[in-house]
This record gives sequence, C-alpha cells and structure tokens, in this order.
Amino acid sequence: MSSSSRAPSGVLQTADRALLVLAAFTEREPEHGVSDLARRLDLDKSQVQRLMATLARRDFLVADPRTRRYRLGPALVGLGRLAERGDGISTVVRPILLDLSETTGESTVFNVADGGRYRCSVAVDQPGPFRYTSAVGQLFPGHGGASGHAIFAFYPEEEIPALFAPELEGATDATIGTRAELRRRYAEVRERGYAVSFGEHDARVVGVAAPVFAHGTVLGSVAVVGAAAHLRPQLDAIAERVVAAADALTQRFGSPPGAPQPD
Amino acid sequence: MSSSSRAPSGVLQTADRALLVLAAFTEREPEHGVSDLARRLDLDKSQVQRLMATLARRDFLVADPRTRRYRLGPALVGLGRLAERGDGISTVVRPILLDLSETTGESTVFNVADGGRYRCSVAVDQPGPFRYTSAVGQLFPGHGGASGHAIFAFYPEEEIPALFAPELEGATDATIGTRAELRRRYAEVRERGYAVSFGEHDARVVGVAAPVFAHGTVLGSVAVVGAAAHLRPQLDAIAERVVAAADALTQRFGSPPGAPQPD
DNA sequence: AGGAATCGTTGCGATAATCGCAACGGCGTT
DNA sequence: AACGCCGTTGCGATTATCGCAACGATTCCT
Repeated sequence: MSSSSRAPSGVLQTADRALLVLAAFTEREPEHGVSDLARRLDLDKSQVQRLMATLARRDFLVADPRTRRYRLGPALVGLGRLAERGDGISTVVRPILLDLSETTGESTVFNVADGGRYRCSVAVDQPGPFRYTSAVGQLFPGHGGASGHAIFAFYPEEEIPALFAPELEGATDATIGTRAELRRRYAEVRERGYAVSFGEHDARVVGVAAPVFAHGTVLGSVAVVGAAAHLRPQLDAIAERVVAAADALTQRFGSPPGAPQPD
Repeated sequence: MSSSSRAPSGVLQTADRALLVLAAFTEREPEHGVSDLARRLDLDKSQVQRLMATLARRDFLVADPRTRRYRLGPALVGLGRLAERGDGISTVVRPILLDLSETTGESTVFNVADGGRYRCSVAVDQPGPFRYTSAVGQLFPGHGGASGHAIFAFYPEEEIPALFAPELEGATDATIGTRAELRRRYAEVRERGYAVSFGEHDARVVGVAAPVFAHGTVLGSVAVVGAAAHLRPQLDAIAERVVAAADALTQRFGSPPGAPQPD
C-alpha cells in the first residue's frame, strides 16, 4: 500500500476497490480499459482486470467486445432509479437542507432533473409569513424557476433545444419565453455558479439555486425559496450558502467534475 | 465454502458479494438490516455488516440512524444516470434487439421511462416498405403507443394520475383520451403481459411492446414496430417473442419482481 | 509491411486480507 | 424485569487476494 495510514475499521479492501472502479467512470470519461484504470487507481493490471471482470459478470460493467474497454452496465440503471425513488437519498440530503434552512431562515428544496423537467425530491419547509410548502414528487417544467435554471444551464448543449422547443408556456410575467433569452441566462448562471429567479412561479417568491453534480453531469439543484422582501437584501450571502450546500451534496453523490475522489 | 465447486475463473469473491448485497434491494424491499440480509444471502452477520459498512462509506448505501437499517444511497443515482446516458446499455440491448428484429422481420425499439414519458434508447431499424426510422433520444408522451402502455401499465398507481392529467393530446384517432379508458387498458396490459397499439402514432403502424423490469420497477419496454398489414396476421407469435426479449433484458438489468438472482 | 510496444489475460507463490466464531452492549418486546 | 434479537467488534486459522512475470493478440508506428 502506498498510504501508510491503514484503515483500522472493518472496511473490506477488495469491495472498496470495486466501488472505486465504478466511481472512476464520469461523463467526460465514460469508458476505461484495464491498464488505463490500473494506472489511474495505482493498482496492478491484474487486480483491476479481475475487479472489472467481477463487475462485468453482474452487469455492473459491460465490455465492448470490439475495443475491449468497459462501460457502466445495465445493472446500475435499475439500482440508480430505485435509489432515486426510495428515501435513502433524503437521509443524506435532509440534514444538509436542514442546516441550510436554519442558517437562512427560509424553505429549502432539492430538485432532480427528470426527463427535461425537474422533480421536487426533498424539501424542508420553514414556517413563516410566506410559508412556501413544497410539493414533494411534483414535476416542474425545466425552463422555469431558479432550480430549473441551475440544472439545465449545465445540461449538454444538444439536449436543450429538443427539450424546450415544444412547451414554452409560463405562469408569471417574469417567465422567460424565447429560447435565445434562455440561452443567454444560462450563460450567466454558468458564469456565476448559481441561479436567481424573481417571482417566476409566484411574483412574491424568490428562489436561489445551485447545481449538484454527479460524475460530471448535473443531477439536480439545491434551492432556497422564500419571500422576496426577506431574501433580496441578503442575496449574496444566501447564494454563497446555497452553493456550499450544493457542493457538499456533490461530494456525497459522486465525484465533482474535476475533483479527487473521497479518500 | 459450503459449495465444493470453486469458481475457476478470476472472480473476486468479496467484490462479488458486495454486488450481491446491492442487488438484494428491490422496490418491494427497499431497506435491509444486517441480520436480515445475512440470512437471505446465507452469509455470516459479521461479513454482511462489513460489506454494508464498506458500501455505506462510499455512499452506495445509507444507514438510517434511527432504524439501523440500510437503503440504497446517492452514489448509485449518478452512476445509474451515467449508465443510462452512455452507450454501455446498447452493448447489451442491441444484440437482443437484433435477434428480435431478425426473427420478426420488423424494426425493434427499447424505450425507457423518463419522468412520466418515455425515451427511445436503442433502436434497430429494419429496411422495408414501411421503414419505420426511430428517433433515438426522443421523448414521447407516456400515454401513447404500445411502448408507453407496456411501461406505465406497471407503474405505481399513485404516480399515474399526476403524470397524465395535464397533457392528454394525441396524434391519431386511436389515441386514448379519457383517464378511465386508459386505466382500463392498463388492466388488460397487466393481465396479458404485453401491449398492442393499432396505429396510435401512425395509422398504418402497429406496435407490440412488453415491459422490462429492474429490481421490481418498470424500467422500460421492448417493442416491435411495423406495418399493420404484416404484423396483424402473426400477432400472437410476435407478442411471444417480444415478451421473451423483454424477459431476457429484465435478467440483465436486474432481478425480476419475484425471480431468483443470477447465480 | 514489419517490428515494437501495449493491451488484456492467466499462473502461481507469498502474504495479507478475509471469514467465521464467539462475545458484548444496547433495545424493543414479552 | 428478563429475554431475545439487533448491530458491532476481536481474534485466530485459513483462504482469498495481490503482485510479479509471462503469454498471445492486437495496435501503433516507422
């Protein structure tokens, strides 16, 4: 072992390395060869080959017989959807939302991208004058709201027009109509790192949202939603906290675009 | 080991068991305790506890601190989406579609549920008089087509009305309009095991589709799409093949609702 | 076209990680 | 209040694993 700090607790080394192999696949690098990954993980070729063969036998990986390289396999699709549906996620997300909700004094939401739209996954509602009660499980159109902007501003370019072309009807005046306008705002969001919406869903409601990534793709967003009168004065400070919460979630959901793995 | 038949090939036992632990989570049983799983997998408590701790440390599982039981974790969400997006799936799906396409002489499609709609994931087009060229990546409304029926007939009851209420506009006369009618057809599909659509997308196009499951949830559907004149006479035989292909995919994507794990 | 380098795979022995047993403290139940 | 089941941990024997080396096949480069 290169690292002298041994894990004293009961962590199974072989199983852990199998998970490291899985975590090595990202949007930018969706396929890996054996020697390729061996170098990256600093393991022997033979070890990585046996790990990948084990994963492939259970369809967690699939080997392209032509290129002899591996990709993520079908077994992960069902597991991912099950994880998304069940409330295992809320166990991880809720504490972070609670913290964000306490420090800002507003309601917080975790939304996940879902077929060009986004779905309210976990919510922590804050009692107050403008009590914004989130509808967990509900789908929202992708082009609306700070949450939507934080998500789809980082979506692959080629998927955006197909998703937004057919349905562009809004709920408030502030809703963005034209696609060019939308693209321009997306550029702003990408540059700033978070999105702000002034009363798109409801005129008196302001949202601040930051994207959550997983393995190089946008998974969803964290948002603070509250009364405009209360949020606007301290918008910068709140945005900073939202981004921090989103980054924390990115750590838990997978590797950020260019950051190292945990451990 | 109780079994004397040793795995001669290079399969890492510990890693393989970690995958078995993950595969044990289904829609019907979304959470497991340590002793619980140990009995089911016929392993020692301590071993399963260390496996689950290893998985939890990488966020592949999360432990509910109250109940001390585990659920699928956030790390699987990103991996699942990445697996779904990349073409690792087509490596598995395409050979099956090719076989189905050859034995039926028609085009075949694999569609996956996506936020109340379904997305064309993999397609094998068959040249012919009514060459039906599938649009890979395109989203279709969930209430239309045989593929949609095969998918959403097996969807959790409570999610269907919310998904279908707002948008019920069709492309052909045969499209089902009312929700009651839809519910009745879903019952038929569930009983028969497959769905048939007569010209919903196009009047001369007939589709036969069967659901693909993964860990107890509907993941998508396999469909044969072709000219009505050619498909209708041999509809029963084709339906049988479609169901067989869908079942084969269910095996690769995860455990079917009540069937044993592979191996 | 030929040679060299790289790839994925396999054998094998030393060794370290794993496995199963047993015990422990904490909880909910009876 | 005692029981039973849970999740967790220590520890020794043993077993699965790990790293080295070698092998064909393929690819890349000249």
